[in-house]
Amino acid sequence: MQKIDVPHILCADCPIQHRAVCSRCESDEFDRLESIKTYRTFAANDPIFWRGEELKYVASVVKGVAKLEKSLEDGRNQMVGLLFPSDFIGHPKRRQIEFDVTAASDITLCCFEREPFERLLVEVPHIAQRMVEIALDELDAARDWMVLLGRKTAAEKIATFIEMVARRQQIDEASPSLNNLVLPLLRSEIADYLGLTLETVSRQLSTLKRDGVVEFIDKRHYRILDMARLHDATGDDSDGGFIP
Amino acid sequence: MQKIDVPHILCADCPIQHRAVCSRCESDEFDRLESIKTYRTFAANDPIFWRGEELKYVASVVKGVAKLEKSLEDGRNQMVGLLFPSDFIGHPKRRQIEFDVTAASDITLCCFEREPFERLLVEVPHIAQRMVEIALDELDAARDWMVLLGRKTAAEKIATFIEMVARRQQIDEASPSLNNLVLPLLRSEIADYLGLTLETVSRQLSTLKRDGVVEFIDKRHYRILDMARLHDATGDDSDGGFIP
DNA sequence: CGCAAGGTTGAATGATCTCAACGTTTGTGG
DNA sequence: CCACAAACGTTGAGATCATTCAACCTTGCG
Repeated sequence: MQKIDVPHILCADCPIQHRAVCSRCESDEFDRLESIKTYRTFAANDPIFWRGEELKYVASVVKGVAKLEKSLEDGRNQMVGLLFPSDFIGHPKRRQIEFDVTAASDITLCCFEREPFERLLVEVPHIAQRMVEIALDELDAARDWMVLLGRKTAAEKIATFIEMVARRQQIDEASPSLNNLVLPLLRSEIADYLGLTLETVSRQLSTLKRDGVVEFIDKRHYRILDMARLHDATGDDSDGGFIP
Repeated sequence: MQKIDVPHILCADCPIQHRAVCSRCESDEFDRLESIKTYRTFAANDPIFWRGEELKYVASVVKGVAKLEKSLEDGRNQMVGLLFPSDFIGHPKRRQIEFDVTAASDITLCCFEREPFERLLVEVPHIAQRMVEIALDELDAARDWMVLLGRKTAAEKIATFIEMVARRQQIDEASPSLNNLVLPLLRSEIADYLGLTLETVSRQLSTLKRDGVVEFIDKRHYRILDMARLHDATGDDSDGGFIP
C-alpha cells in the first residue's frame, strides 16, 4: 500500500542528511531539494519498482529496509542489494530499472522525480559529487559480496551476513548495542541474499546458536554473544569495522 | 615492467574517447585533460595496484585487459571485475584501493594523478556526470555477476562468461566477428572469475566443444559456432545484446 | 480451535571440489 | 635442431558440502 501524503520532514531535521545524496549540499541547495522532494511510504513486502518498468523517480531510504533482486527465468532468485537508511535507489541517466525493488520492512523514501533530479545532477555539483561517492561505495560493497557468493562457505556466509546487519544497525540506531538486534529478512530471503537454500540458512543459524555465538529471542530478534568468534567465522581478515 | 615514457596520444585521436570518463568533455576541457594525463604500459601479469596501497593515480584502460581481485586469508581468490578498454580504475575520494589490480594482458592506461583528478571532478561537471554514469554501469554489471555467482550452475557460468567476452570484443574490435575471438584469461583465472575450480572450467569448456557450440583454434583462440545455443546455455532471458 | 506461514531437522542425492595422473605447448640451452 | 623442463590444460575417481525432498514443529491470528 503505497502512500504519498506523508508529513513533509524538513531537510534540516532529516535523520539521513549527513550520509544521503544531499549530504554535501549548502542551505540554498537544500531549498531547491525541499521544493521537489516528496515522501512515500510502503508496507513490508510492497513492490517499489519492477524490473523493466519505467523509472519515474529515484529515492533515498529514510527509514526501513528495501531489497533489490534479480530472477532467472526458471524462478531462481538472487538478492543483489539490501538498502538501509541513507542508501540510494535508482539509476539517474537510465530510464528503466534493471531489477525488482521491494520493501523488506515498512519503509519511508525521500523521492525525486527522475527528470528534475537529472537536472540537479547537472546544475548542482555537490549532488553529482556525492552521487559519485555513493555509487563507488555501493560498487565496493557489491564486490565484497561477490567474494562472499563466489568463495565463502555456507557457515562463513551466514556469519558475514549477521555481522553486516549488526554493523548497519549500529550506524542507524541511537543506542548501538549487540543485545537487541533485528534480522530484517526471513530465512528464505537470507537464502536469496547469500546464494543458499533456506534449509541451509536454518541449519547454519542453528549451529551458531548451538556454539553460543548468537542467541535468538525470537525468529527476528537476536543477540551477539561472542563478537570475536562471529568475526572469526566470517573468513574475513579485517576487524569488521565495529565500535569496540 | 611498468613504462611511463609512452608516446602521448592526443585525446582527439584516442580510441576510447567516446566511452571513457572524458567522453562528455568539450574541447577546452580536453586541453585541461591533455595537460595532466600520462600514459603507462604494463606487461601481462604485472601488478598495477596492490590492495591497501596508497592510490596515487586513477586511470582509464586504453588497450588490453586488467583484472580486479580479492583474496581471503587462506588464499581463496575471487575476481571481482575484468576491465576492458574504456573501463575506469580507481576510486576518487578514497586514498586506498580495496583490491589487487593486475594486467591480464599487455595493457596501456591513461592515468591521472589522484589529487588533480579530484579537482577536475569538482571543477569540470562533465567529468563528474560521466563518472556517475560509469560507476552506476559498473554497479549494474557487478549485480549481474552476483546473480551468476550466487545462482548459476557451472555450465551457465561458463556460457555467460564466453558470451560476455565476445560482446566486449565486438565493441572493441574494428571488425566484429564470432570467428576469431580471444579468451583473455587462463583457465585458473576464469575459475577465479566464476567462483569455480580450474578443473570444472576445463570440463565445462570441453562439454561446449563436444556439443559443437564453440570451437578452439588453440587454448586462447576460439570461434562461436552456435550463438543461439550458447545464449540458451547462459540461463539469461534477454537477447544478450548482440549484433544480429 | 484450527489453519497458514514460517522455521527446523533428517536422510538421500548430486554438483562441484579435491587429489592425482597424464597430455600439450612453449621456450631455452646444449 | 632436438631434448627437456616448466607452465598450462585435460580427464578420471572418490570425497564433500550444499541441495532436495519430506516430515514435523512453532507461532500468530481469524
